[in-house]
Amino acid sequence: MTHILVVDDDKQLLRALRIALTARGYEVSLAPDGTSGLLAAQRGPLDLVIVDLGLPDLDGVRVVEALRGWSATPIIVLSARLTEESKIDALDAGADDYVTKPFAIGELLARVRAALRRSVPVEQIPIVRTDAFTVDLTARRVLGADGTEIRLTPTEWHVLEMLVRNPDRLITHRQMLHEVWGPRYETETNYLRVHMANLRRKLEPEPSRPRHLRTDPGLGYRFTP
Amino acid sequence: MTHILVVDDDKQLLRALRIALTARGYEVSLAPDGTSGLLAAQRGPLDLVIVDLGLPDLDGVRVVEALRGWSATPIIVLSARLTEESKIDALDAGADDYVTKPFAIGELLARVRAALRRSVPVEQIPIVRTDAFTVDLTARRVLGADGTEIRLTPTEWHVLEMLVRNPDRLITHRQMLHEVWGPRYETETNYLRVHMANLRRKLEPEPSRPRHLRTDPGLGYRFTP
DNA sequence: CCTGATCTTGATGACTTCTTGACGACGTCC
DNA sequence: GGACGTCGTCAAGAAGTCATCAAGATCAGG
Repeated sequence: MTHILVVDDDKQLLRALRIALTARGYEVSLAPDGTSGLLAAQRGPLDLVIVDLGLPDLDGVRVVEALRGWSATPIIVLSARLTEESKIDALDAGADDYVTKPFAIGELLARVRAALRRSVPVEQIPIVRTDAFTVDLTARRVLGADGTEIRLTPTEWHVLEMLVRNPDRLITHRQMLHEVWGPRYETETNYLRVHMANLRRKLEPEPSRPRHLRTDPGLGYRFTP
Repeated sequence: MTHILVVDDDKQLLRALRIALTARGYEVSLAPDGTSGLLAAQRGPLDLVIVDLGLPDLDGVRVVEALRGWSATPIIVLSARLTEESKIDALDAGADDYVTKPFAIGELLARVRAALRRSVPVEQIPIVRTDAFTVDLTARRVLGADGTEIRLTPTEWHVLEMLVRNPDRLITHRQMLHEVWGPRYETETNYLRVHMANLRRKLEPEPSRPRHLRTDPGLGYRFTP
């Protein structure tokens, strides 16, 4: 579910936003000041952050800057300040949007949708991680746990890609042979054995005890992140 | 240079924006109505579009929708309308931001910077450096480690550009042949071998042991900075 | 029309990847 | 407990791909 963090010291507004956002199907976290907001942001991945500029401990601009230090999550800034400078400062610090209080809740929700829509291309990069390796499907690259590149042959990549695109789902011998080698090779399960062995040798910490590239005896193979 | 299209029927505002944006180093195109705005957008690649909602021919929201049909260029909407619905409509149609008239020019500029910053990851990689050579994509130039210019042929440049614009990403033979030579040459992998060899001879310290222009056997080539 | 640069084309050897067959380990079913 | 089938492993030969070179074809500019 889409996860939104709201940082604001106005209890009443916080409650109103929680209700409005939850009603739209967002998962909402709340933080009453900048420090706890940053802590909450570090705890888990967020899809959007809404920050008030007037916080009791930190200036909201500081919060935006801190967040931008390590995260690309979209940020919407709220503020009662009317001066132009504060808007500019916040946007230049890395905020994605700026809403002046008082605002209509419907407008804020529209801006939330716009910000989330924009961030989709960034978020949805197909990268699959396990504790042993990372598969970047767009770059066609596999990195080991230590970040070194692991080189795969064309067939190995094709097999791995098919498994990784269907996490936790069983891929039958037939399906895989059909997709990778073609319709006429659906009985050549030998091929699978050899190439799966090679993949495991390159990717699994203990190739003989595979934890991510698993075998379903008699049926096929399965990737578990 | 960053190219911005402004669509508005208010001549005075148009002039003010042109001056303000040009002064900031942006390249500015102007269009007085929606139709000519869309035409201008189709003519060449844009980095940002600013649209007024109140246009003489089309509603600004229609313009936004039309643009979004084929382009991901960031869009900022201007409007004198105060109703909440119009903002929501515009943002949901695909606009990235919404500014109410009258606005301070400084705020608009900040929002322009914010919108451009967001779109950066897609567009902007003007200069790429490695320890052996530097590629300036805008100037179409390559410099060696000692700063001397390295001359590339048109095809060499086209190939190198495609690789450098996608660092660490695999470019398949097919993709490269399609883009550089055209759809009918997708099987002529010989071409690639010859031109990659030439590029390596010019760019790599040890052409036979390439470190930046790498080959993924059976798949394609890859640039690693 | 000539000249120099650039691109295409073909041939070669080195290398990588794939296929193929054999063998033992494991689990299941009778 | 033994026979059977499936799986993982290994190694060697076959097939394919790549880098490199050089010569012919093509193109642009003078």
